[in-house]
Amino acid sequence: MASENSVTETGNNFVRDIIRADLEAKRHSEIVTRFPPEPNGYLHIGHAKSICLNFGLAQEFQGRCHLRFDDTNPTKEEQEYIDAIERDVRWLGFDWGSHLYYASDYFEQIYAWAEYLIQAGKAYVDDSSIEEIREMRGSLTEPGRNSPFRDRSADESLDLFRRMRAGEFPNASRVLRAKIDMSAGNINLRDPVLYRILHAEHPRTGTRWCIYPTYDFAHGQSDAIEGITHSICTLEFEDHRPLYDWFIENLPVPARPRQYEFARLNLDYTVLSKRVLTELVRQGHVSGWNDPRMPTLAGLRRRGVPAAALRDFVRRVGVARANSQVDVSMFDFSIREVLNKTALRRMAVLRPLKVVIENYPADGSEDLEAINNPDDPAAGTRRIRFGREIYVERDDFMENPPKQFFRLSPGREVRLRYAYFITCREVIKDAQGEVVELRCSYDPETRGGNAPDGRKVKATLHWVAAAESIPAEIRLYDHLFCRPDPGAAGDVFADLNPASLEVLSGCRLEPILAEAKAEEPVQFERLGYFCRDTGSESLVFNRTVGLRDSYAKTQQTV
RNA sequence: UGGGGCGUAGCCAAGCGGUAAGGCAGCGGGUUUUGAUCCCGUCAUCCCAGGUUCGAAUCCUGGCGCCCCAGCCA
Repeated sequence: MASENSVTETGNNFVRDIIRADLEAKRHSEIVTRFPPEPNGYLHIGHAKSICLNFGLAQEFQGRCHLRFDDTNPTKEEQEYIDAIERDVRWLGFDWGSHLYYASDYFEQIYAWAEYLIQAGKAYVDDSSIEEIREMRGSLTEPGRNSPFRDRSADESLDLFRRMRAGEFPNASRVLRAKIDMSAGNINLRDPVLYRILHAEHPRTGTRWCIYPTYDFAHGQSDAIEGITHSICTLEFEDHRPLYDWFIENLPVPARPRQYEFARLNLDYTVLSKRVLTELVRQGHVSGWNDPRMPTLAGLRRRGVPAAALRDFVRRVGVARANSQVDVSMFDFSIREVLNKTALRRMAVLRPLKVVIENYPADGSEDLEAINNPDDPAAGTRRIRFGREIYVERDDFMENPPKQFFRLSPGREVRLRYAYFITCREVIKDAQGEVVELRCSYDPETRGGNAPDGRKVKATLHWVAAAESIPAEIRLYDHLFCRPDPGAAGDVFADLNPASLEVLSGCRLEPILAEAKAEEPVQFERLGYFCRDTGSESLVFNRTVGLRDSYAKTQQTV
């Protein structure tokens, strides 16, 4: 049973089965997971899957989930990213309590373990160059060869390693390697690098260190230090598991964590590669990490996607070991699902077409009552102003309509939502023949939207009063990329959708929208879900997602 | 001619030897002052081929296909 007020729900999956079995077998008294981002970019929807899984599992089994920054590479990591990641995880709805950690907190311990391996004859300092190491590693089909430095004494390695730490050597001049098996089929076992020299300032440890452990030498040990029971990561780390286990088994670590892998999320028309996302920002293809077209949590948030929708989506997608590519319609569904229940309804006209109601009093106007959310009576009602001159959507009028079109056209009667039935009497065009105004009549008997004589209309249009409505800019977003598998043909950037952003100015909104707050979802009736843009001085709205539109669908096939 | 995974409907995904859950999309219909929502209905024999079994998506054998790995990235 999915409870709406719970963010625990992770759905059924194999990791959960494993945890359940472990708990039943009393292998752990408590389960501890962790979300371990590297602070070298912003979190995206793929990370949301991992966050929901890790935090969700911890909540479900009453354990805990740590937020641990995997900050072992100072050349790529920044404080800005650390701050953004914390903000985004919190926004998504999760709380790590006091369990905020950094792999860099463990540098001293990890270093000590490196010396331990050297002394045990299981690690050595290699003076080979990057190229030599690569060359000696062999290939996918050929075994590697031992480094000429592999058999030097533990004492010599220890001395060299201490001098590496002391800063005696330049970058890339030496590394510390584990002594495992250069002929292993699994390349990760061919004497992996444990430490490299990096004279770089670290966002946390400053210049205290000039050697840094690699991911492989830091991750599992960090898990052990924190007492992580289930270290959940993505499939590409599967080959690293034997190495993860090797360190756990060969080091006097305080616990025995286990690594489990699941398939990362892939979404149609979306890129979830940090490298590419960073480039999009750096090259200015988007306005920043929080550009509403970005799949980042910051971008989605600015676009108006609620955290609850992300959680719902992730739950629906599930967790498995098979690579998959999820259809965006599933994400759109989750967004609408949440927004339909929460967004206040408003009226806004994106492309205004003036309508003059000829038989309405010239200086008259009146207030009508409109419902804020038909699915939530508690949301109440509001007054909307009606007058002789209004705006309707240009798309809601056609001079020569096809059979399927039942909105406004010459001679046809339609309903103005919450107002009156109107009938189009005359079409006014400019010199170029473009329709610039409609002259209509209204039926005073239909106030509120119902005809006493019971006659029906086939369409209800949204509208705003010309005089009282306020102007605004509205930004419509489309996929950032124009093919479902960006980059599959070569250059990802060549697949950028040139029409991913459409800016509409001169839109007209009902006045109450002037008070809208960023991130507060509203539904512009018959159009979609929108939210006010963050950071814009003037009135700007972003379209989060459109409403389902079965009419548009029929038009595509005709 | 290396190692590690995966293969159930257009897209996700349950299933763990007993006769194919669920969701998204699609299609058909009903309700409707949003062509929205909501509600009904419809939509697969499980990569292929053998085998074991009373019975197989589930077990065995052999194929085929796809993904990951040769950073001093994570």
